[in-house]
Amino acid sequence: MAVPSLAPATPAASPLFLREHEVRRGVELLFFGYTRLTRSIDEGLAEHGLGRAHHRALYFIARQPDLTISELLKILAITKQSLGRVLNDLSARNLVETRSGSADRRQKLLRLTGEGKTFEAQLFEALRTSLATAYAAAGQESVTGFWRVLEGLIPAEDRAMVAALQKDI
Amino acid sequence: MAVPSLAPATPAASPLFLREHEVRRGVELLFFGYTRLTRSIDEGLAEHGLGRAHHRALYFIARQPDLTISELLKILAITKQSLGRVLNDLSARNLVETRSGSADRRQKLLRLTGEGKTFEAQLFEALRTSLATAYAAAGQESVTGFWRVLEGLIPAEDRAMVAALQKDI
DNA sequence: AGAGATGGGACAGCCATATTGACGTATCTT
DNA sequence: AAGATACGTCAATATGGCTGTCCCATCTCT
Repeated sequence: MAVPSLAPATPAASPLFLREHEVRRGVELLFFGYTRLTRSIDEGLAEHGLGRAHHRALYFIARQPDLTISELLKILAITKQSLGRVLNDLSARNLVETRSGSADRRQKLLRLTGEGKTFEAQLFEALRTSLATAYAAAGQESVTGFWRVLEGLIPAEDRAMVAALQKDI
Repeated sequence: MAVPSLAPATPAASPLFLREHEVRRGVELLFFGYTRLTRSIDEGLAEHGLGRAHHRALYFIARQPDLTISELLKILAITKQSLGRVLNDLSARNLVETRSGSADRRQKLLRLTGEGKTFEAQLFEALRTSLATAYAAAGQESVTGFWRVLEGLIPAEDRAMVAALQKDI
């Protein structure tokens, strides 16, 4: 189980998990990694006059077609009003469409239009490039560890929601 | 040092690093992990009438005492005006103080006051709890992988800056 | 059939955080 | 003395959140 020589700047974690230094390191890497990744798609969004909030909605609708409004609200953890504005923008640009639910006609099922799918796929390419590069540099066992730690950061009550996203690949 | 049985929900990464599913999984876990971690300190911040932007400044000043304004600007990657407001708020609450640089008197060296240190430490406890729990559940090798992948997400030109934070532990 | 719960939409108003561009002052470098 | 740099500040603007309230359509339960 040799440490790959690809990432020599990273010494292995010490057995003392609770030391401040290791916690700070995680905080910092998460901050920089997350913010830099999100910035990688800003340009593509700006071309359409959209922001990151729009991308988050697009992303999760792409991931789970026929998602309902309330399911999306749980995922994003924002208010109905905030989401409403975002979805109106996306509908106005013909990126998202809704139908009413067949079982429960009060529900609105969200889907990307063809145009929306194309746009989401284009944004996703930037994410894919960044993450694939990082995965390749870190090595396979590192990716598994990356996932495991992040899962542990998600509160137990939210984990089922995240797992559901990844069920129907 | 067996992988603890705490995280059985995570199968190992496939060797095919570039598959869409694995990229989407990383995107989602990063989103949920990052947003949930940041939310864990909102309450403490709100007690002082501060927001996340204030915490980011506090955090990095705590981490690198005598940081200059321009160094902090590079770390946060926001504009001078945005940072200015944040620092004014922190000074007004007596959490941050400045002295002018000894070598270059144009510079302002940022430091936490005693009060600022106490407050930052209090906020840090919430981060420590979350991350330490996730680290412990994932196991030591996972933590190393978590760091390696995140490092790969940071653009090369920013890596020296991040490494500098972690040099003087 | 009627009552209440639920899914969703919309009003008004507010706040936090970011942006650009221009300009000013003190200080350092050459 | 001239120019570059570090920092501060003006004004205007955008984004993305929030609360509170009220409404309508539809489903569920009695």
